[in-house]
Amino acid sequence: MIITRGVEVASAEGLAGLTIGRLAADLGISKSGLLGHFGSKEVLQIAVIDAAAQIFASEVADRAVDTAYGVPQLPALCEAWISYHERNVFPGGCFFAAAATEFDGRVGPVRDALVGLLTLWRNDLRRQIHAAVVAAELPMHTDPDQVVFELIGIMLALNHALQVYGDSNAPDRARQAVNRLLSMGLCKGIA
Amino acid sequence: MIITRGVEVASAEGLAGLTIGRLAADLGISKSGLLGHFGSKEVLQIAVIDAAAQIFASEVADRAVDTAYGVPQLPALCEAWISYHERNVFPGGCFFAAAATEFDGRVGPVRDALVGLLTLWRNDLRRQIHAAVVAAELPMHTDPDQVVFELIGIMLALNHALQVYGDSNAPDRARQAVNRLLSMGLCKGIA
DNA sequence: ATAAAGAACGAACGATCGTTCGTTATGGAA
DNA sequence: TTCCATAACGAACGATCGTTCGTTCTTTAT
Repeated sequence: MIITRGVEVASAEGLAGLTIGRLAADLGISKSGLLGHFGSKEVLQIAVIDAAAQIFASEVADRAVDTAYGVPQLPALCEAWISYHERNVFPGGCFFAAAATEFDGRVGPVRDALVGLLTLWRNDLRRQIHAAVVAAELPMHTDPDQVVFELIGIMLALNHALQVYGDSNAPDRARQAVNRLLSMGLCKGIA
Repeated sequence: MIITRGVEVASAEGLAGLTIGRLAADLGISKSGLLGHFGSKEVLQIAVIDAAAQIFASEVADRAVDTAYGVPQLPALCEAWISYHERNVFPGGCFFAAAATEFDGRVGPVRDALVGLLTLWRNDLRRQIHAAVVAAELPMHTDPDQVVFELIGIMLALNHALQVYGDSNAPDRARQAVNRLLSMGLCKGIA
């Protein structure tokens, strides 16, 4: 319950805005009682990050593996990813986009945990892209890392447009960008 | 001098990490003496944001207007924008990428100032893209807002890759993505 | 030279931060 | 029922936050 509320607060106000006192007041318990479960704020932050990762996995990755066997997963994965933003799974926008920006200039276990999870997701993506290349759904000699780079950019742009401008057209713009990225078979390959 | 140092600190540790005491200690002056110039932290934050905007303008926009007359500015603008990330103009990565993420969930004059500046830049971009369409350097019926969306995504991805992973290949990945985005004349248009 | 104006200062304010301590209540195992 | 680990608590800690106040010092103008 503490972690659930922590994920909400952290996604809306940042992992730094997740203060012990604020969280305890929200839940109607004492600061010391809350901290007793974790020992330090850092441990709490990491627990919140791990919980957010589970939510992300169930709301994005798990949605794409439901596709029928043999159907390419990459488009489904992208659509799930876009839909994850559209559905406002986290009240303050993508938890990891915000957390990565907040902690990219720091050092310590919190940043390490964050980077570790981001790397896992990156690897998932690259694997999917590689599989798409093998299945000839993407041009041969496609550089998976380049596609990963551009996909992340599309999703960051989507999150940015939604959170800063409240642009309800942004999801469709993201779909269009993904379409263009994934259906380049008719154009030249992307090195 | 206060603002100069403030921009550095804010870009490295966020606009919230820009505390009066910290800034005063860095400069060897007193908190009250520092605050006397602004009146409140909010005013200081906005002053810092405006200063960052000036730096951004001189390091990105002004670099592209130097191109000879008649030469399309859009590619030069994109290259200047990528180079701005590559040169680490701000010690903590793109000031506005960080600030926008930090303040997108809040309300008040600081967020308003930020959104205002971002909108100015967006409009600049859209105007350049529109000009490129008129000059037939982009396919007719190109939607400028779609190109703006994707360009912002590329730059956010670049910033992300540099700050989170220290990926020195990221600038070239961004160049590749921009190339693909701006040289779609041979493929189908982008709606 | 003198008066007015503004900058910088030290000190203190209440608030909140993360954390520690000792105590009280609770609930399952013996 | 007794015992013990654990959960929750209130209180307090030192630190730092943004801000205010009154005083000193350095200008600038008269």
